[in-house]
Amino acid sequence: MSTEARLELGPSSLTDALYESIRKRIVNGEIPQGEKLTEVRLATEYNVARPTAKAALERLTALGLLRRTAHKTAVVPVLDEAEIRDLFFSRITIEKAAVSALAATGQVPADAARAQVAIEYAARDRLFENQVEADIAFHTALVAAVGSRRLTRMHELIIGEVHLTMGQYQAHRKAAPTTVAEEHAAILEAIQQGAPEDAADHLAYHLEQAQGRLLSTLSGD
Amino acid sequence: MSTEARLELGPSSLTDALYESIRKRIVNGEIPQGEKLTEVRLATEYNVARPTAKAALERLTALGLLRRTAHKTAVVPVLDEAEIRDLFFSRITIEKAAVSALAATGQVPADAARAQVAIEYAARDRLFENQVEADIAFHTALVAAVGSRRLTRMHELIIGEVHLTMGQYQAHRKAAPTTVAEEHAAILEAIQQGAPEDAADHLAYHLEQAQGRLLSTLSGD
DNA sequence: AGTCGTAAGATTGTTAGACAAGAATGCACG
DNA sequence: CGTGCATTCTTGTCTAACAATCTTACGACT
Repeated sequence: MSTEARLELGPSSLTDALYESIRKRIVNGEIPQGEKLTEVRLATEYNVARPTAKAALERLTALGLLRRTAHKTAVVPVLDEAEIRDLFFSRITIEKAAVSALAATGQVPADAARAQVAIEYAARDRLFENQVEADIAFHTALVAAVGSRRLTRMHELIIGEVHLTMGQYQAHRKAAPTTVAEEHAAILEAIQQGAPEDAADHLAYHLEQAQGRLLSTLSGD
Repeated sequence: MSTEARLELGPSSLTDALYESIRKRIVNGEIPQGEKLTEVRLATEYNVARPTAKAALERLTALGLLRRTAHKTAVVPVLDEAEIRDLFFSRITIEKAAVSALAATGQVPADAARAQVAIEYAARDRLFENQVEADIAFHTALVAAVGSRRLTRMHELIIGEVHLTMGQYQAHRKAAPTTVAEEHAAILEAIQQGAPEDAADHLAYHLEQAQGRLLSTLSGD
């Protein structure tokens, strides 16, 4: 890790930029599971004040990307099997509601279709990190297209940990590249046909497969 | 509002205590919709430093109990009809998943049963505020009993705004006291009988009724 | 008189430095 | 070899201050 990381100041807030920078490094696996992040370390590395680092850490903690209790140093969490099951139970709850609502309208969200294409490109070129990003983008697009601010916020609470886990374990390396794309296509097709039940079923199947891939990476391998 | 409010220091953190105190005042309607809360005002009223007040405001904002954008002062939000519908759509999604899971086990959570009794007492004595608290406790107990940390956290993100809206509009004054209790009882019965579908249906019906009461309070009255 | 722009005030964002309290670590002693 | 205490690290909170942004009101110009 370099002694000073540079922050893009696109967002007007310094805290936002710091939060985003750390977030990316965690979900991409640059900061490994179990790593400790102290306030002063981040503050000196990024050249910001300690309260700023503190604020960023608190936001990340709220999203489950860090674990932190009073007077103790924040660490990148290691999700065990039980937690991964809990994570996917919650994820399936949200995304099922999303695809059902979308199927009720029959409209396939354009962003999801775009992400689907990006997945295929990434899989063809063996760009695993892009593949993870595009997969997250696909599911995020589905939820966002419902237009429910609160459903979207609940999903953000979940998808961060999913991203973290996929990034750390790089589970996509195990999936036949075409498998994920096919499962996604089945979901989109059901949405287009206006079949809420089918869409929900295809989604649940897809996420159970994804969970299985993560768990097998966790135990065996 | 008194010039100085006292904080209970049960939680070891000052920020926690401040957060809890403000949260209660918002959801009980003591601080009305649209009211502005500046950092310095809270800091002087509670006799804490501005950064402490800032941290508490940020937490409340994360839960939807305050609205805040960069460089602007936080205000207690006013939920319009569209937002209340969105709120209940999200709420039904979570709570349906919860009662379905509970029905799969056939175990009626003890806390929910206790809250049910509390509702009856509060209704008998015409203690409207207690009635709201007990109603929130009932639904929270249902979700908590599932034992999913993430489902619980998503529910927290939702129930705060529900509490806020009920507290501000005092919608329970419109409900025949026994109606709510009966609808709750139907949910618990379906859980005990191990009927996930029925439990989900009873829950959806109950929440749609509750939404209707809120919306009618909003428009007419 | 009405409207627009500018200046003053208010509020938040960020920083620095400091002290207290809780947690973790290692060393000395039994 | 294990236990207990002291040191050290880290976080929680505070005070003080300056910069950046937003709001408001006043004044000038049309």
